[in-house]
Amino acid sequence: MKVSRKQAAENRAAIVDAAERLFRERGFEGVSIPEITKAAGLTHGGFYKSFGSKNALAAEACEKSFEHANEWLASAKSASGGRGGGLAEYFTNYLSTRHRDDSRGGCPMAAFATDVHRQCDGVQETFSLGVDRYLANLEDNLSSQSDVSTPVQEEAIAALTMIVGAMALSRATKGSNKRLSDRILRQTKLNLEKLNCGAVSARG
Amino acid sequence: MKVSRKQAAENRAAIVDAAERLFRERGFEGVSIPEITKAAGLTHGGFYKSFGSKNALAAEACEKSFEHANEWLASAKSASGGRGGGLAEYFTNYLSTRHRDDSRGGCPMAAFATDVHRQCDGVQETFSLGVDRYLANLEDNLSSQSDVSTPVQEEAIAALTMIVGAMALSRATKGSNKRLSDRILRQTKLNLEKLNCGAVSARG
DNA sequence: TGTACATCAGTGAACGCGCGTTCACTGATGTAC
DNA sequence: TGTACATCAGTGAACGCGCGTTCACTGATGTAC
Repeated sequence: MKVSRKQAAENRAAIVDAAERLFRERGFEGVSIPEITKAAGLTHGGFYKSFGSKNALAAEACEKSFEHANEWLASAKSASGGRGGGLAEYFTNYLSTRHRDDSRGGCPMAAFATDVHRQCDGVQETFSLGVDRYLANLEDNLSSQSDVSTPVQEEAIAALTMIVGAMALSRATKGSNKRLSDRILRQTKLNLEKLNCGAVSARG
Repeated sequence: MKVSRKQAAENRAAIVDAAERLFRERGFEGVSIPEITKAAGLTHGGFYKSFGSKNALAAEACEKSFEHANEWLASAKSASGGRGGGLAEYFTNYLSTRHRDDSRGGCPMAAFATDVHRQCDGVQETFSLGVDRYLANLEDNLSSQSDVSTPVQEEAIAALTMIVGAMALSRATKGSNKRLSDRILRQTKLNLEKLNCGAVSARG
């Protein structure tokens, strides 16, 4: 049966929403369209009225994930009135066991990193754009946090590679060596504080 | 037709070898058993004479990948006569575009990190064991490289998370933003040299 | 505002396909004598 | 060492299954009058 235009828009959004969460949890190949539409409260048959293909949905879901990730990071800056503190708290949250154990709502880089280069162009483009924006966001946060002119771009890459690598490895080892999984998160939190020879932690 | 015991052992090894390379290139779900056996010069029908399941092969291939990765890292130590230098060269090779562009023969952590937690127990266990050994290997290399008593375990985790995160992100962005992909590798090389406030780079 | 009807969002059966896995068969191997 | 034959590694057709995608159909929506 037909449905109001408003309802149709809501249904479409619900599919993107469900896809975003399921993809981050199980990967692009690990979730089927029937699963996604069911999670959105619909059947799979109408899917292609709203989306060109599964790949197109994957790209859109990837983009949405990055929007959330960037909002999350940006709020770290405003949370502390624009100067210091917020970023340290952000990293603590990022490297928490809560984030590790709930990839559904977490960082798309830690969820997709090793998957992306096997995906369609749309996903790769969206992902690259997302990383670019996230890095800029990080640099922005770092520069408002240190009053001395620190090499913010270097720090941003260091922080990015560390948190993504740490979260991915922590999730990978969680199942059969939780001690190691926990250690990676705990140590990375300390390593981040020592970034730039302790300049950052000295302010936090 | 039957085949000599020696030939059978070689065929089995060829399957593991092909699987190891194909899995790292396209992920565990991205390669089929017919593809793997064909790459090994066989047909798929005899596969279950040698392996219990695709999962069992995945675990075995994962283990082999880590053996190679650990041999590669261990050779960094012996290459420099057991003291300094070798590790810096190892990191340079690890973070090279050659490694980024050829995941088939590269680091299993950079290839599988975000995939592992969706795989069977066998793969997860093998992966965790591999990370554990790789970390110990890294610590061993780091401690033989610095004469002052540096916090080697912290450095090892920092280096590990950085190189894995950097390689995964560099591969993910390679397709549609090579400038960013290259920058991640280049900057991470520099960030590694600054590890522990330059103590490591001062020796290299 | 009320009515007639074209539109089209959503349904569920069906499509071809490739997957992991099974199995009857083949024929060289390697053992028993 | 030579022969007879049981073994079993490898073959290729076939299995059920779930995938991404298509399509004829339904019936509420929303427009034309």
